[in-house]
Amino acid sequence: MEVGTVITEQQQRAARYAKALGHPVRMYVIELLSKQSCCYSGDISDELPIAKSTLSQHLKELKDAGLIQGEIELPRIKYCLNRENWNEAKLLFKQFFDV
Amino acid sequence: MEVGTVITEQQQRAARYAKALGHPVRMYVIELLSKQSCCYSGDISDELPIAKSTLSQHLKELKDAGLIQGEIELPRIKYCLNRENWNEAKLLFKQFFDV
DNA sequence: CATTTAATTCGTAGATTTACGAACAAAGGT
DNA sequence: ACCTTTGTTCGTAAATCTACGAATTAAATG
Repeated sequence: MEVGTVITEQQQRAARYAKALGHPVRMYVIELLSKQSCCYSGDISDELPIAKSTLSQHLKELKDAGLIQGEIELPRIKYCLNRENWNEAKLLFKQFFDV
Repeated sequence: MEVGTVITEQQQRAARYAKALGHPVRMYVIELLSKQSCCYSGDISDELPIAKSTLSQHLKELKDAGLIQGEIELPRIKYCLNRENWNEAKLLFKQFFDV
């Protein structure tokens, strides 16, 4: 029996988003991006006491989960929420908590 | 500089809940419990194709995160949502997504 | 063409997660 | 007393996560 036959696609997607949000730094980044539309890696790096490379990894995780996207704006990279997926996450969590 | 001086208490708590929800099995369990008030470990074990010990670990994580609580009802254990923390999580995520 | 800037990728180490089966615990039934 | 039922805990292995500094990339600038 496959796990995927019992656990719905929605549950799996919600879990994927939850996992991406499951670290204080990533929660901070997403909340920042949901307030102001975009920001640069350096802006975050200035605020948080972690190595740039560590931040980069967290950003990559958020990107892999589909919650953010980066746009090259040399010499920097502008990060924004991926609105489409953000809305999906929002909906999934709304349904999840309201059931 | 401490991470805790930049990242709010709320963000850290939200991240903690998100992390607990960041696995399909745990998402499934919580959704089950939010629909029907309580259930037994065996009920879940019958549905999901994972070892009982694995399920037990997931339940422990949810318990440690404060999302569920177990009540002994021998020979079984009745698991229910921890309503207080569930409501907190609900609120945190609501605020998080609505910002 | 070398330098500077901004950020990623690489290499690595330690911690945590996920999973399983075997062993164990606790109470009720035989 | 022993067996059954229901779950947990233990031991273990593989995978993933978190973090850092060093090395690298890529384009603009001097």
